[in-house]
Amino acid sequence: MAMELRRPERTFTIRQLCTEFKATPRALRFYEDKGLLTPARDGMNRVYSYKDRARLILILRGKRVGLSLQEIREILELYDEGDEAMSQNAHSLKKFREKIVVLEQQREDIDGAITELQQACERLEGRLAEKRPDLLPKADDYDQMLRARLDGHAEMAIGK
Amino acid sequence: MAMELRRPERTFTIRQLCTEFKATPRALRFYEDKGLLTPARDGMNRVYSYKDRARLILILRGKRVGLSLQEIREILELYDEGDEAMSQNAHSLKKFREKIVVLEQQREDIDGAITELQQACERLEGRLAEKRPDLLPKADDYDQMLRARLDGHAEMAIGK
DNA sequence: AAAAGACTTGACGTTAACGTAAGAGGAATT
DNA sequence: AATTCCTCTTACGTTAACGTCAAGTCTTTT
Repeated sequence: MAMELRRPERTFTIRQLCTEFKATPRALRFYEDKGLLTPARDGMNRVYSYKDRARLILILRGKRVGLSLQEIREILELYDEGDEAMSQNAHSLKKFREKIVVLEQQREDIDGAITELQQACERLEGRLAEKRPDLLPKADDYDQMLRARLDGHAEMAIGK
Repeated sequence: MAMELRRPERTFTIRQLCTEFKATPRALRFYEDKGLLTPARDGMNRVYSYKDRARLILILRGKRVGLSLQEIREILELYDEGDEAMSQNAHSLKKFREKIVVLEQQREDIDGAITELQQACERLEGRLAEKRPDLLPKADDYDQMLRARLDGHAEMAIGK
């Protein structure tokens, strides 16, 4: 009977998660050091479950939006922690609400930065078209950009 | 005749810009070191123009959306550089387009993170309301949050 | 059995973006 | 004149988030 590679019982090696998410083993061990991941062991070797993988996804996204590992850990702890340390949680609640405000501001910043960059690109293209049209990107370049982009999304979508 | 503190001829000391934008002198000098700012001098002392201040605003926003100082510098250089180094610019163009893609992804991430945090907050509040309603934030707290938020925006809007 | 690959644990190195402390120069206040 | 205050430069310290060896174990391949 073939292994069921898509079922929740499925486990992952460190290398598998790394290639899937373009991380390094060092990074995953580091997250473990900091208490963000706690994979099982097979002898010495780490064995990551689907839950571990889900946590890793949250970690990486948290990083992309500028959260520190410390902040990410606090969020993750909400998911497994039963409910001891309630007064701690009151504090977490406050911090989360503040973080939401920061993120909303950050989204505005990003929108601004995007339009800014687009204007800069247009100015650049204008000047290049005028003086050095030979340096303008070829259609191929855009093709490749789009491909890379789609690949990335596909990986996320189907879990490789 | 009173000094015209709102006109473009107006200049700023390092401390003024720092208090306006909640930065430190060390940071501004650091940006200068890295070539992101080049204020004039009055003897030894730095004198920042309106243009310098505008650049600083861009620097800080760039930082908030996760750009490195190096990347921010490349963007800023587009604004003063006449048009030597055209082939350099072809490279910049490519990098900017890539950065736009990254930022768009980042905005999605932020939206995701916001909803995630909001759910976490709701779960937390639910548990707190059930077991320790005394720890729930008071109306005052939210008042204060909103005030802080509005203050922040006001500062940006009216340039203090 | 020997070599080649993954995995492991230290332990030290690195980079970005400042912080911090020391020492000195002018301007303003007492 | 002395103190206070702001600024300057120089230089070493710091933190986060890993990178990069080194040295060992286990498994698989040759």
